[in-house]
Amino acid sequence: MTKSNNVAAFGKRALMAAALRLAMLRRSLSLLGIRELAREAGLNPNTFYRHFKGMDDLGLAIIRDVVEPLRNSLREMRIAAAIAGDNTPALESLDAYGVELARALPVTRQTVRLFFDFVAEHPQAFIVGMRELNGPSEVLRAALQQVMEDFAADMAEDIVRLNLLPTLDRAVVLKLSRMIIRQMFQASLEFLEHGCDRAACCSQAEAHIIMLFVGAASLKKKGVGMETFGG
Amino acid sequence: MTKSNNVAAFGKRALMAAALRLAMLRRSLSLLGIRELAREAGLNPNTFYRHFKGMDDLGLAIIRDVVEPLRNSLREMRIAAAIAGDNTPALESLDAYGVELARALPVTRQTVRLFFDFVAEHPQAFIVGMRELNGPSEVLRAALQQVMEDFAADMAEDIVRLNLLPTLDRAVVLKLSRMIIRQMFQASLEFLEHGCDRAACCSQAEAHIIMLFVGAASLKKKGVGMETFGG
DNA sequence: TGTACATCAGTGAACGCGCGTTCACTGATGTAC
DNA sequence: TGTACATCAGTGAACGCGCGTTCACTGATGTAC
Repeated sequence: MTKSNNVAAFGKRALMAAALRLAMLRRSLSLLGIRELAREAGLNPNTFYRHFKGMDDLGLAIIRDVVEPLRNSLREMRIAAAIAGDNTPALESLDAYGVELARALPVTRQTVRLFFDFVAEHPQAFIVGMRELNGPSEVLRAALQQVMEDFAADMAEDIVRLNLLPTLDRAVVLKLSRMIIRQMFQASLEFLEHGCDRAACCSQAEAHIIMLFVGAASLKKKGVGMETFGG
Repeated sequence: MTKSNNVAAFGKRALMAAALRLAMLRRSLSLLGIRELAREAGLNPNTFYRHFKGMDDLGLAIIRDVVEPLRNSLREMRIAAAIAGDNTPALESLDAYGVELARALPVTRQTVRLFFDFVAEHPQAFIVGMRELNGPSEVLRAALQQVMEDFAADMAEDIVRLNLLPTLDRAVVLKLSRMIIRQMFQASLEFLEHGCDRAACCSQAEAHIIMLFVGAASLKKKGVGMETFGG
């Protein structure tokens, strides 16, 4: 940062973009060669080392690049939803199963749509990230799992704050959130890879989430909570 | 098969075993070299070509090797469950949500336990297979997806035959089964990789399944079936 | 404003290495007659 | 029961190639004084 701060390093950007492009074709960052990458970026192989310590370093740079704006978008949306939520009468719409369905439905829908919007805007980063989740680099796996854990924590906080599942305690909500986040990421991947219908994918994801909400609340009401199942 | 049929090809076995061993460490079949593989198996690099056309071929051989006995085990268990099921009074235990909980619970539990048993017996094949699900080989991806689809179809058939979700039609049950199968595979992977508590993993998987059952049935009863959500 | 120096992003040549694959060969086992 | 032949699983040497990485260098930009 000794140079001017607002001029992005050209070569670095070029390498990251080339990595995404190639990883789409070769299906993994770890399958890329440094020479191959430089070739794609139109640079000398050696230039890679000017910007990155190695492939993991490049992967982390890409993750940082994509995750930050997504998390911010979701956070803004959540704040907006919270404000809107404050105007609806609390607990009045609590249904027979212990779910605030009247509020859970639109919030779920909105979250899923926003998520799919974002995914559709960054298809390459998303696909590559999902593949790297089980990839060979321990560093990238850890980083990506942390990303998912962060999203799950955000979601759990929202559910509690908006009081969507008033009968379930925080720990159970967190577990549910993890399941849901994983499912949303997986659904997004399928949406992008199979190029299937956007609306259908969203709807199925929403259905999945609502089923988990209702199922968890129902079981709780019957006294068959998640504690019974251990974990 | 011109030679004796009961003497398994020694080198072929050795290469498949070596591939599993190495893929555990390197995290992907596709990251293995042929020379590396032969070295691990104590064979000449060239011998690989006596048995396999390429890496995909070897991968398919491993998949065939593992999937067949698992599917047979599950089929046997399902038959046993069906016979046992015939002795329980049909529809008598249908609960308020439209789930035959009294039968769905034990069947779910048994299925999950059996699955985890099998997974624990073939940890390497399982882990490698899950990783290859998003791997670079189109051939292996297709094969593994077909495996999961087969399992889902089996499960859907069982649910219908045992009449566990009497209010849901076949198409919805199939979708549910796909979600559940994916979730069981994912849970198995986490169980194996993180070496976390067996009983806790099983219980969480069971809870997940039951929640989806109850959630789907409840929504159906309220007239908010999956059709409403599209897909 | 000039000047000297440091840093930074980039180049190009060179290294040694392990790789996939091929070729020609071997010995053991199975098959036909 | 022999004998001739085919097949099969394995060996070992050799090929050419692309790879990761290092070294020494360049020119542009920023910084200190």
